[in-house]
Amino acid sequence: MPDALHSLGQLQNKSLREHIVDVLHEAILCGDLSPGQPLIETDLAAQLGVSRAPLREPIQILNSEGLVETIPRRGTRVSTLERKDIVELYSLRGVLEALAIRCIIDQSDPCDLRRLDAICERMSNAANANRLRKVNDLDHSFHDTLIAMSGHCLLQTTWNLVALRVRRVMTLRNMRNDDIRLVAYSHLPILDAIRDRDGERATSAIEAHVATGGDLVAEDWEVDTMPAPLQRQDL
Amino acid sequence: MPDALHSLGQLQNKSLREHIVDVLHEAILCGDLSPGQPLIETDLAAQLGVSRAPLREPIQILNSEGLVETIPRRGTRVSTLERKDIVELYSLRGVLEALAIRCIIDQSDPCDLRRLDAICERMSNAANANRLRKVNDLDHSFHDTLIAMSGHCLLQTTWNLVALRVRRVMTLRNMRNDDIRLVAYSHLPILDAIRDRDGERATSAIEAHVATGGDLVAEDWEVDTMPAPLQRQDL
DNA sequence: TGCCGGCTGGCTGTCGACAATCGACTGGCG
DNA sequence: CGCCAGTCGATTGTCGACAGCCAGCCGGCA
Repeated sequence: MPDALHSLGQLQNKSLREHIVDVLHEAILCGDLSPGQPLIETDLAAQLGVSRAPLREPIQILNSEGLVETIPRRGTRVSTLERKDIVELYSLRGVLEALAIRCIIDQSDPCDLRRLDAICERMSNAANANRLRKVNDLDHSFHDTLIAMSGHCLLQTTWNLVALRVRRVMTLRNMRNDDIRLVAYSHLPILDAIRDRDGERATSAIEAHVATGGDLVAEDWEVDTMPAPLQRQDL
Repeated sequence: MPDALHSLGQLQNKSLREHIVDVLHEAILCGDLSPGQPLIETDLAAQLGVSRAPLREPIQILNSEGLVETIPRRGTRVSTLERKDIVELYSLRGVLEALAIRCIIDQSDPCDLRRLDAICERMSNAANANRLRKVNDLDHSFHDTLIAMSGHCLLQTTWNLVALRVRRVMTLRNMRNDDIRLVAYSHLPILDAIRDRDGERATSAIEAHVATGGDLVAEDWEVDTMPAPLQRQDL
């Protein structure tokens, strides 16, 4: 039974702490925990069926990641997202991906691009079929793969933090349907530039791509972000 | 007595947890905790005079920061630094600072540059006086100020992680004395380009500056990094 | 009626203790 | 003599409980 073995292996490598981090990530990214909502350790521990001790460390991690904000002796709450945060997020994301592309061009053997090609093709198909969710997932895959292919460990670490926020933004704001074909097709110039090993063009392409996405997201952000009158509903 | 008030204010805002983070940062950055050295919670707690609970959370934070590496159920040790890490660190640093400069050029009122001017001048003086430590401190100030002036909060957060590693690298490898004038003077072209609002030139200047620094540091890195045969000396 | 002080409930910060797990040592067997 | 299994010490993972702090509420006073 390979399934049991697999889950066992996960349990071995993943401590309860990491498991809780994943659960909290999921809760925040899915919107189960909405921005501004307080995280009461006692309640959360009860809901997760664990003690407060293994819960406090994940909260610290989420704090480092910027997903929650902790005020000493006052408590923790899910961080809010202003328009400024969106703009900053996408500008940083742009330079990180540009760095990744430069790394890829400098080092890679060309055959690697097949993975990106495949993702792009599937994304185009999904866009034509108007499958929004699928396009989003493949979009994330594309950019994750791009970073991974750079072989730049520190960049990968930094990206993980950024990607977390990007996913959160994408969840909080549902992309408009008429954008998705544009989004899907706008990956192709990037790929072409990488294939030609044209660093200049690839950098411009990725930064334009990310900037466009950022603008689309930031466009009418304030509509979604509620003043958050300290709602106290449970998880 | 303003001193007492000040320290009181610090005690209010800084929980024991944050205090411990600072202590551990200092210990790792100063080299009191050397790369590869294990962090035994029990011992560390005894030495700091606290319980293990408020110690475990800071360790998680340092783990997120990449200063230590934790293996579940195996323990935590101070992370090592390979040459590859140096190269990656400085390449990432380059694009972050380039982004900061672009932000500054896009938004700033010109008078801001006085702070950087002042730092540069003091750095040149210190270099002429051959005061290595002073030059290093001012060097860090220059780049920290650059980032802060960008007004880019997320960039600031990301930079803090990078700067932490940079400081650690600088501590582990003592800069050669004959380099410091070069280092001091190489900030001036960056400043000039910002003054001229020439984004292209400023970006090139900062990336060249950082790359040079990275090359100097990485040059003979392996000499310093010991194989670390699991030395067990106490803190 | 408005402001100031004490009080109280809830939450976080911290602690000591127990349980689970891993690595290393030791002894026995082929 | 080399390899494997069992055991033991050390260290981490987890828990429940207590203390301290903060915010908000309530009562008294000008």
